[in-house]
Amino acid sequence: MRVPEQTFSYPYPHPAVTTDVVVFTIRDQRLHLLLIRRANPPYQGQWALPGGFLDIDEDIDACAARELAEETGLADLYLEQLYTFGAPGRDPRERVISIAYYALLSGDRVPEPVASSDAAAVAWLPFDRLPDLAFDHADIITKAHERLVAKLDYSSIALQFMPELFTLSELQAVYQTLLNDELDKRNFRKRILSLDIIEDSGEQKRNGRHRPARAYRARRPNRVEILK
Amino acid sequence: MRVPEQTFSYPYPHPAVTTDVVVFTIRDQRLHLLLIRRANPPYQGQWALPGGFLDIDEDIDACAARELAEETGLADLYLEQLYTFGAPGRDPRERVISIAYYALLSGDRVPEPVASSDAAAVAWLPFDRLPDLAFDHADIITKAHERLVAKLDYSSIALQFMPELFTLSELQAVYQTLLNDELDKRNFRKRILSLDIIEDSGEQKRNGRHRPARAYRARRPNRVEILK
DNA sequence: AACATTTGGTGTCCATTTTACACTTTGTCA
DNA sequence: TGACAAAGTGTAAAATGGACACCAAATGTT
Repeated sequence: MRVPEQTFSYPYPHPAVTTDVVVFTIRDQRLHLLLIRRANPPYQGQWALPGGFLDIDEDIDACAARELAEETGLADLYLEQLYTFGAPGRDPRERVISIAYYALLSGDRVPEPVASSDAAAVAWLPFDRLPDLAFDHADIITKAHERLVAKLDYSSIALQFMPELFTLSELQAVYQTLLNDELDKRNFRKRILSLDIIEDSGEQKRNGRHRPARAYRARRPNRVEILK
Repeated sequence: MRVPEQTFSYPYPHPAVTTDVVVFTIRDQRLHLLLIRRANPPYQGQWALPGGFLDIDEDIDACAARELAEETGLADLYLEQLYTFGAPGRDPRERVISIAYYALLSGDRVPEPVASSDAAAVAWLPFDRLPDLAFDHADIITKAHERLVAKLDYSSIALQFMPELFTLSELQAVYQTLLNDELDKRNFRKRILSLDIIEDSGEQKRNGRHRPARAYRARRPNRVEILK
């Protein structure tokens, strides 16, 4: 807990610095975001991105990870710095510079999130039906989504949405959800397999009441690789 | 001038926030960076990126543009936010978060820069022969260069290096400098002309003691377009 | 005036990549 | 054992990308 016992003074005014994190996952073939309902003013009761103030000796990436863990219980997920937002007036309390991140969570790791001291509620909301959001968080989400979709094309980022073992159909469904478009099954398989980013696990995986499929795994699950 | 007449106090410690700008241009077929020699500690006398502290009511982009203008006299150039650097200890004075930008300047607008109060000297230094730099500015430059080269492939960013009227050979030379590679003249022309980002000006342009070339201009000179 | 020099400007062919497209296989379940 | 549902597979046509060489036009020199 941050307990003020003194004040901190500077010869010039300093802004506050926060991190905010856009967490994406795919649930039931739909893109979802992790949002919190704010427990405190400003924007009390409104939905917002998880995030919070940078500790004075804390690395920026660590701050994003910490705030995410504190407010949502999530850890060990792909986290990438997105952009820094700092329009004067974006926070009514004081000047706040927000270093925005985005994170991806595989479908099998989606917890039912629980409330914390800063968050009256935490929930996964569908990306295409977002409520009004606090601050400029809608802008941050737009930018995160653009980056995510752009990276689909030239990186292995989609694998971050997958569980350890997954089928090609499941991976294709993820691409289709993100691109909001249908892909040809044969062409998709040909392309993905040619990229050398996944390997046959030897296992099979059953999804419905029908023939099971080969299960694949990411060759380098902790890397997001730039392709070609 | 920033003149402290009072102090500014907060219940929690606040970092300082700065912007730093990596300005690229191409001069004599070589990539150059605009650097300043620091007039004051820390790193006094060392080369560094132009930049400085964010005013408390100032937009971040505006801060980058203002610092650039103040320290180097440059204005009206392509400026894009790059990444935010904030490792604890990167500035020995206090915790400093630097929002890095990069900027591109067309070859015909390269001024002989002059010193200012913060900069004992300002100079264009060749990218492939940089001296030791202050702070983590070498890391910032590396990231800016990666971004620039990546954008060559899928955007019209190279046009930001061109004067209003330019020849295809000049444009090709810019690509070759940035990619550090030779390109085939016919294939280059075919590709560029197919992109619909430049148009024939009707003028001619003479560069040496030989046949003049058609002069082209950017169709949308103030836009950096994402291609396909 | 003609010639040497220098860069401007142009097209085709081949290899590779991308796209369109449909049927058989395999396991499940009733 | 038959109905169902998704898994898995190949080919041909089109588009793209890369390699490659010569003539044209202007300058400057003799």
